[in-house]
Amino acid sequence: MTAQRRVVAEVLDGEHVHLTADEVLARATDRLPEISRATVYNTLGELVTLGEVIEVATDGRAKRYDPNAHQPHQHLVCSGCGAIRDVHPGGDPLSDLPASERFGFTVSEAEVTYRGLCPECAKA
Amino acid sequence: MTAQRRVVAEVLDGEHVHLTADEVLARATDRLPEISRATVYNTLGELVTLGEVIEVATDGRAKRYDPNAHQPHQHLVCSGCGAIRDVHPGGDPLSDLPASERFGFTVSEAEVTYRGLCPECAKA
DNA sequence: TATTGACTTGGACTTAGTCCATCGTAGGAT
DNA sequence: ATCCTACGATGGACTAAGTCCAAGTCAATA
Repeated sequence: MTAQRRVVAEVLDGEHVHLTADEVLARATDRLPEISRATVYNTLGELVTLGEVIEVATDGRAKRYDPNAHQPHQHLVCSGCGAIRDVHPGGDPLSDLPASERFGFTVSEAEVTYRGLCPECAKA
Repeated sequence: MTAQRRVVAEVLDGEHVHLTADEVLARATDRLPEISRATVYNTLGELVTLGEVIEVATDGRAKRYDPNAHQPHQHLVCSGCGAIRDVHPGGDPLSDLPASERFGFTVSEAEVTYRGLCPECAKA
């Protein structure tokens, strides 16, 4: 555990954080100016491998890193401003996929993204 | 309707096609060698706006373009080789999100990606 | 002290996509 | 038939996001 890794982990601390790698780098640089981009990517990759952080690709742009990895949840994304909320729907989406629709795959995960407009963007 | 647009539309014809923009460009170039990258992106963008084609971001890499836009469906992706299948789960995922989890959003869409291993990759 | 090995660094590189000035062409006006 | 105009196409430059790599640093061990 080096200073760099600690800083990256600290930056990602919190309940409803969905930062891009560049945002993580910016916040990490505030605390440890000499940290490099490569180290941020390396550390994020390790955290993902360890299962401490989840990679979320909500928009086809930069990936976001979600430290809320131990509580299963899905994401609600505003199509207007890109705001992201964690949500906890009822029911397991995996059970909605019947065996006849699995084509022999070993299905292990269902990722759900709800899209819509947040209250601010719905007004405008 | 120009020759270029027709070629892009032809390339995307089919039921279970999930091509990246570069793949569309490559196939289009086979038929019309002087077509440019910008035209492919422009045309894909128009098809998406028209609702004829759906943009799918299954992997955080290149977006894929799915012409099966008129039949609601979800995607099953192999974590090993990236293969994509269209699937039609039972039940509407939107109805799994209770009002208490909507945070005032106007939710209009739910995008589900199932992940797992295809038969080939599960063997290896 | 010297060696080892893991981690970090900065910069070059790659991929995916966008932007823009210019060019070509089809269709309408004269 | 010729000229105009406007839209679409072109290619090249540019940006964003991410990866790769050779070299440097540092701490623990022999």
